[in-house]
Amino acid sequence: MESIDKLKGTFDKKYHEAKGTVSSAVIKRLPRYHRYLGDLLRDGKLRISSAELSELMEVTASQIRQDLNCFGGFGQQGYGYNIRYLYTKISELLGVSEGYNAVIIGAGNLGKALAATHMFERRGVTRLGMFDINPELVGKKIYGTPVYHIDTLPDFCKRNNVHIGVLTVPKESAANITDTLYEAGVMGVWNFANMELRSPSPDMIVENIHLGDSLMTLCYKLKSRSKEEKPRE
Amino acid sequence: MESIDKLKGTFDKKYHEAKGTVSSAVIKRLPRYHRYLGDLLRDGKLRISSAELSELMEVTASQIRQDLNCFGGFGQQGYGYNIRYLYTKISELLGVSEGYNAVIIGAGNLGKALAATHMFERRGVTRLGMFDINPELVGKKIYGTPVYHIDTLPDFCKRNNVHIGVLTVPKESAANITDTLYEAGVMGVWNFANMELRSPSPDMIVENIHLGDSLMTLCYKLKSRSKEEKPRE
DNA sequence: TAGATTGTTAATCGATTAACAATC
DNA sequence: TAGATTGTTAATCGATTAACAATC
Repeated sequence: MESIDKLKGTFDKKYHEAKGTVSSAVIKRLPRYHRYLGDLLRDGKLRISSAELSELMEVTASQIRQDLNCFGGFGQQGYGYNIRYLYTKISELLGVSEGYNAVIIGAGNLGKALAATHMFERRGVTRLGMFDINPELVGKKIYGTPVYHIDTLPDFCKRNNVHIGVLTVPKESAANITDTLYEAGVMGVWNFANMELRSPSPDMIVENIHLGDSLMTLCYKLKSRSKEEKPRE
Repeated sequence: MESIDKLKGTFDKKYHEAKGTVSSAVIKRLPRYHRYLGDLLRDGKLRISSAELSELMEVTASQIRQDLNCFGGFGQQGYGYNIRYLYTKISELLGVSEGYNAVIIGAGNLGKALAATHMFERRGVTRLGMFDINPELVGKKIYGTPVYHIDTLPDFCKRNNVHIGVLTVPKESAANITDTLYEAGVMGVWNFANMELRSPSPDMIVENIHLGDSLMTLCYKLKSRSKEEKPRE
């Protein structure tokens, strides 16, 4: 009986892993590991121990080992982690090799800024096009990305297997466009519209960016900092 | 003896609050409360209970009451919260009325995009200027914000009581500019350079933005989602 | 083999939720 | 007063850290 329980335990764990039910705290840390390992790789470093990485990243070595072990034993006792191997594994976890396609909706300042970066390519995401209502922009290219009319969005998404829609439109149109995207089979939305976008279906993943929140946090910290310094009255 | 302990307890708590040592989990939620309350205010709503707000924000009512009480009793039993009052209080906490001044360093695409928004004004932060090396931009205005040469940055900061530097420069120059800012008395940095900026001093607050991390998280979730749907083999 | 460092379990810490007495 | 809802304490839950046996 005991051995069956043991087996079941193991099974449960593996099942869990396969299902990807990893705590969101861990998931949010993965991109950071990815960045640091990428840098180390570029520096030509071959191996690293959790202790060394812990110093670099200013987190505990324990946390690093715990985090990585949610996905499998990527290290080797007595040696540490092979940087190239670990980087590859984390890249895979993060979907870099899934060949995701993205479109940017809204060719305003922010849309342009995003189009100008290598943010997408660098993470294995292909920018297929930008969409806008402004007829002056349609037909042009912005940093190599063609601009199409927003009316052609649903068709384009269906035909080109678009996975991700990047929303840099005014908040008034965000919800409608999201529905359109969902109906056209797009399953991920990266939302820069200044509002909390809710997913129209549990199938669709919505990632909201709130830059303003970060600015406010900075101000809060600035304020508490100066408060602290005030001489005790 | 017991009563002294009790008093001490109370004192400790108040001291804690005054010092602003509130858990960072709570602090990160403040801007979100601020946004929702702002919307409610605009909608002309006067009062709200934690239960109602909880439904709106999709968090527990318990958490809302717990969070708000880190800063004081903003509500009233049997009534709920006065929206205008609560909004004002949270605004104050977040430093909206501190009159912070900001400069944007780097007048590239992202710098322009930030200059185009009302992100700063809306949060009580004044944009005093932008700085760049490009002589073609110097002297111009971008969405009403004058562009200066980067060499004049330290002087400008000292003379104009600049609190926040927004970094939209290539990552190579980020660390140097941060040191310059610190020496010129700027105590907050909002860093969009694609790297982990470390504060040169515990006095200086650095807020790092990593848009790419958010994109990766989206991809991870997209990937796990499709995995889940695969028929069990 | 001895030394190093992981993978993993157990202990600790902190954050969230539930419950309810205080009070408007 | 009775009803509603907060402020706050206690219980639960989850995440982080510490410790160490497994193993390269």
